[in-house]
Amino acid sequence: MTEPDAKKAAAPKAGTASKAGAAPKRRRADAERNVSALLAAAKKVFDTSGVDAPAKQITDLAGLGVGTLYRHFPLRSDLVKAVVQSNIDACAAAGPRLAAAHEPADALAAWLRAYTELLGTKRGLASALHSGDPAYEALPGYFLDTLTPTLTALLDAGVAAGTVRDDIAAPDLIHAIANLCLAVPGADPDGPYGFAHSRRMVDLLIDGLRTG
Amino acid sequence: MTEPDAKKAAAPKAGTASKAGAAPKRRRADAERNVSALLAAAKKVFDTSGVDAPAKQITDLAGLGVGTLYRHFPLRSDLVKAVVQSNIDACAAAGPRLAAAHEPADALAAWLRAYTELLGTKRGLASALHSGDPAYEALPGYFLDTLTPTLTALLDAGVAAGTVRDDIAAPDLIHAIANLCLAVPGADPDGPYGFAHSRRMVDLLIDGLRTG
DNA sequence: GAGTGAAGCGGAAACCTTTTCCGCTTCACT
DNA sequence: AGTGAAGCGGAAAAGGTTTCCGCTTCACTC
Repeated sequence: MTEPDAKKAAAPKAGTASKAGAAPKRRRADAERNVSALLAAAKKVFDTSGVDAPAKQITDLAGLGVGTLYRHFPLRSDLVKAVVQSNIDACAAAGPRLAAAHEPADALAAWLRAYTELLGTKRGLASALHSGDPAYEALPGYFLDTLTPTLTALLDAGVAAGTVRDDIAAPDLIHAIANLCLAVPGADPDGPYGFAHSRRMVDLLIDGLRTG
Repeated sequence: MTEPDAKKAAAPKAGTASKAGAAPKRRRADAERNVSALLAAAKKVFDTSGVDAPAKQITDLAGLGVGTLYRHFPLRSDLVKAVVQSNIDACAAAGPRLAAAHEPADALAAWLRAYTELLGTKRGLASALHSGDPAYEALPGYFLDTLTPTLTALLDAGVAAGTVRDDIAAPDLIHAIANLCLAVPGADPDGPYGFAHSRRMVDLLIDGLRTG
């Protein structure tokens, strides 16, 4: 959901297209397919080879030419941004699903762990965020804007059920966990300050969230 | 070149300078001078143009050829590493100087602020640490190893003078401040979660360190 | 001082990626 | 089928890093 595509463009004829705001420009079906393929390939390649993997690797995996990549993502950072946003979106989407499947407090815990996992496993993506590149400046905001509603819903459900304390705000939690996962940069992921450590701290935090 | 040979070689022969059975390899004076020039130039260029600045910019500023750069720093990451270490060393060296010039508690506060400044201003360097590149894996350890003794001395002096609480360990403080300075990646440095915010949090922490 | 072996230097060239460009293909709509 | 534009592939340009090697300069000896 990172594309400005208005699914099912409502204006089939709309002769007066050149009107205020959004352009009713339709995208060709193959182009849309290619963008998805590129995004999927990039996600896979970033996971296995890091965010600095050559573009060629991605286009090869997607079975497309480099030109196609750069048509849809003019700057390399655009691709990274799209992948990050897609990850965030997926994380946000998991909220309602978990809420439907578990007790409120459990759903909350599960979601926070998923969020932790996202931050902890996409090391390359996280580092891109920290690169200082102006291209990524908007991402933290997107992060917060997208996840806050989801987390707020989970928290509220827990509070309503009386199993989650009511004095914690979603953005604070999002920040706190992000900080915990960033703890020590180059540390061994399984070492004293690595990802395992972060996970433990988050579990602690989750326990603290429950009432009783 | 173009440098006035200010000094003459000191050690004629018999490498008595060798320590711990290391190889008595002598380095040519001009080479040593060039390494310093390169390091100074890199520091300046990294500050103004970021860690991704082209190598040419650095060698031009140093008045040397690219070949010379790559002779001394075979990988780009070697240069970054060297600059970071040099920054850390400078920070550590400031400890005794501050201790001699101020009351123990004030010296401690001043040093912690300098440390904060180091973390907060060298954005590019910090991001390099977070890049996940294996080349930088050893740096956090160097960080801790180099700064811990300095900070421990400052803390101890304060404790001895009775003006600093005695239940805080140096490494914990180093970690805590590092975390505070990393708060939110792409945020505006002067915004709600930017560097100014980090500085405020650190000041709070410093106040908490004093007794009474 | 000159002589000499080797460390060190400069910068062109090789090598890689990213980004641009453009002729050809494919789609969407008649 | 016909048509015009969106979209595609991949070669080439642009830009950066790393290697290579002939020449220079140093350190040290006689």
